[in-house]
Amino acid sequence: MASRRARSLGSALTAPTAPTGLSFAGLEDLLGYKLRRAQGAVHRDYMVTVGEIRLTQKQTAVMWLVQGNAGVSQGEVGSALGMDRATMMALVDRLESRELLIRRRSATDARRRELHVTAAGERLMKQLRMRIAVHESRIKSLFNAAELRTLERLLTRFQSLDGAGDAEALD
Amino acid sequence: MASRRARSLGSALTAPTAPTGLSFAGLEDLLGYKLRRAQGAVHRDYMVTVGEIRLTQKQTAVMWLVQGNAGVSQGEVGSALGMDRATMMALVDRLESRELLIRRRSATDARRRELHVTAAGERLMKQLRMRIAVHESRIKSLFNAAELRTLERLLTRFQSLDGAGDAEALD
DNA sequence: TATTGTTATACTCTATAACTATA
DNA sequence: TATAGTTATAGAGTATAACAATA
Repeated sequence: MASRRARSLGSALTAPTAPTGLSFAGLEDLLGYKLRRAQGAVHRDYMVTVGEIRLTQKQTAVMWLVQGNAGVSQGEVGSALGMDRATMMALVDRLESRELLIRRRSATDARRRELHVTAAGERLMKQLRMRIAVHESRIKSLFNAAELRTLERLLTRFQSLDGAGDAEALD
Repeated sequence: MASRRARSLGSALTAPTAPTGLSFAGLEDLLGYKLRRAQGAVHRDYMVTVGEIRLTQKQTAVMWLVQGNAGVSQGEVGSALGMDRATMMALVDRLESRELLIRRRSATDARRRELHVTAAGERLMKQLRMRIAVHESRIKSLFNAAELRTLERLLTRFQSLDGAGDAEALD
């Protein structure tokens, strides 16, 4: 019921559809709704751009942090991304079953599981980073330099809603 | 592991935690990540503010549109919000089982199901709209008038990623 | 006792595919 | 044939609770 961009990778994404003549009755005036819409559009573009690599934004965030912090514990990554332990478990299970990362028992604290990116994970991340660069330039190209600075500055301000707020969900 | 705001309603939300000393290795420089973080913070605030009313943002969007367009079909709402039919079904099932809206077979096209908000749904939406007003003023108070205008204008621009793009997911 | 990871369970959103009933 | 809704199924994120191993 609508024409849209790159649906060519033929997967999973339902995009907003053509005009419906339906009244939004003020829904579009909510800042929360606008933010959702923006996030939804970006998320779709991300998934299309990532394509057959098939990593969600959240999985990407985990891989990214593990890659940048070899041996980090599940709990550390989880709390940095705002996930509880159970959520993190499920996510790491998936990444481990795809052999993109492994758990290793810590030598100094047997309760901890240190996370490491596998060789396959490194290769995939290398590909993925190129896709992400494409995605990032596309979404950033919607703004000029000054707008982009402003947008990033204003977006960051929402973090104060979280009190201390360290890091947040990528998904 | 962190102090945060209003967790008083005692439910479901994991917030970002305290500093971990973990390297983000550039993750925080991604515009998509910043947008995610912002959306996450707003979503958490939404759920806390909505409290025991227990409607997700997406359920809220559906209720809102049905209220503003009595007799609209499932398909119309779904496409306006970027959900496919199956997703819409599950969502309407939940709302119907809570007796917040009902399906009614269309008199003119027996394939269609017209959606109507029930009296209970109207009452709940009245309460919900007050909560949403609180939530909206809180998140908007993070910005001055000029910033808010700018932010809303820039956020809207992401819609162009969706090509034609009519409406988008509230969740 | 407190912490880390684990498992079990559950709810929501998302999506595909196949099906029914209408048109 | 095409469309609206439906059902079944599945993957993913989220969260709670209870538990084991370790500190």
